[in-house]
Amino acid sequence: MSKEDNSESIKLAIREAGLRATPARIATLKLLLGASSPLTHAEVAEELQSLGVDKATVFRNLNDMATAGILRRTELGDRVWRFELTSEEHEHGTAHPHFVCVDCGSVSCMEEIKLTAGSKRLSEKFGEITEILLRGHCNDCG
Amino acid sequence: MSKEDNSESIKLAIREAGLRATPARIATLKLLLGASSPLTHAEVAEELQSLGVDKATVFRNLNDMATAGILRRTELGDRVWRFELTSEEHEHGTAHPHFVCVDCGSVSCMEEIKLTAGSKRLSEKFGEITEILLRGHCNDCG
DNA sequence: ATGCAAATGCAAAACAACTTCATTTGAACT
DNA sequence: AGTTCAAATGAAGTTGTTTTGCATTTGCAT
Repeated sequence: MSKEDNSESIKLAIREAGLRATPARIATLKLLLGASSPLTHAEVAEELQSLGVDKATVFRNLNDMATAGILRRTELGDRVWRFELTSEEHEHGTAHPHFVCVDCGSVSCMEEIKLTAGSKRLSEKFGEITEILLRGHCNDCG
Repeated sequence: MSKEDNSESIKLAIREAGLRATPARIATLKLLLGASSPLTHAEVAEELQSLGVDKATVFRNLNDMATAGILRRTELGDRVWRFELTSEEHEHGTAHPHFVCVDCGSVSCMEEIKLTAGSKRLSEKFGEITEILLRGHCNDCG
């Protein structure tokens, strides 16, 4: 897959969401495509400032694309929004779980997590779960 | 149990944590003792300002007591810290799970939540889980 | 009772997130 | 290809929560 193809499909995705395919948005999506875990606004902004993109623009684009459904915006416990591509899971409206290290703050994307039947029943007393967040000590931090 | 007894045991708990039993801290713990879900800094500060306690003091006390282990400090997805008593669960270092409604923001404390064996194994690849947070639509919000 | 580190009040700063407004630009139209 | 106009941008400023600096006060061990 050539770089140009990539850009074209990204542009398409942005336009399909009802937004304009601007350089800042394309660069944002390319960055998130190559990321293995959700990125913060600050991380995206730092990366894009070399392209002369203002951080307010990064903010608006991340939020707008999240509202449009291209990105998911989550808050993982450190008072900072993180953004990631929604990809296939968007269709059924649930996000994949994340593991956040309480020591180093690293964020990992997880495969599906299932609750035991009893816990599932218990959770249904509260409502319909759309997202699971696990916190703990990651293996690197011991 | 008389009010005085309550105050005395609270004072004891604060001193055992290596902190001074000041009026602001005692009032904070009493408030949290009567709360059914974690309180935000703002909620505690508003309650204590009638006693002439500065909000910076409330902040420091909440954070200090959390560091000392009397309180647990968590962030449930709305960029606001919440505090609750650690109580018995403190001994084994794990917090009870919370359910947070993504619509109305209400926070519920849950009983223990268990993962299926497979999911548990999967989670151990990342680290040792100490806290589970579930987000979704609560029954009141449909 | 006394001394001193700990805690407090007040103000001001830090920080992420968000807004406002004048200017520029993507892309839909001739 | 040029025109048009709402959408997007940059720059600066605002909000709201959390944190910090410093002078003063206070809990509590002695």
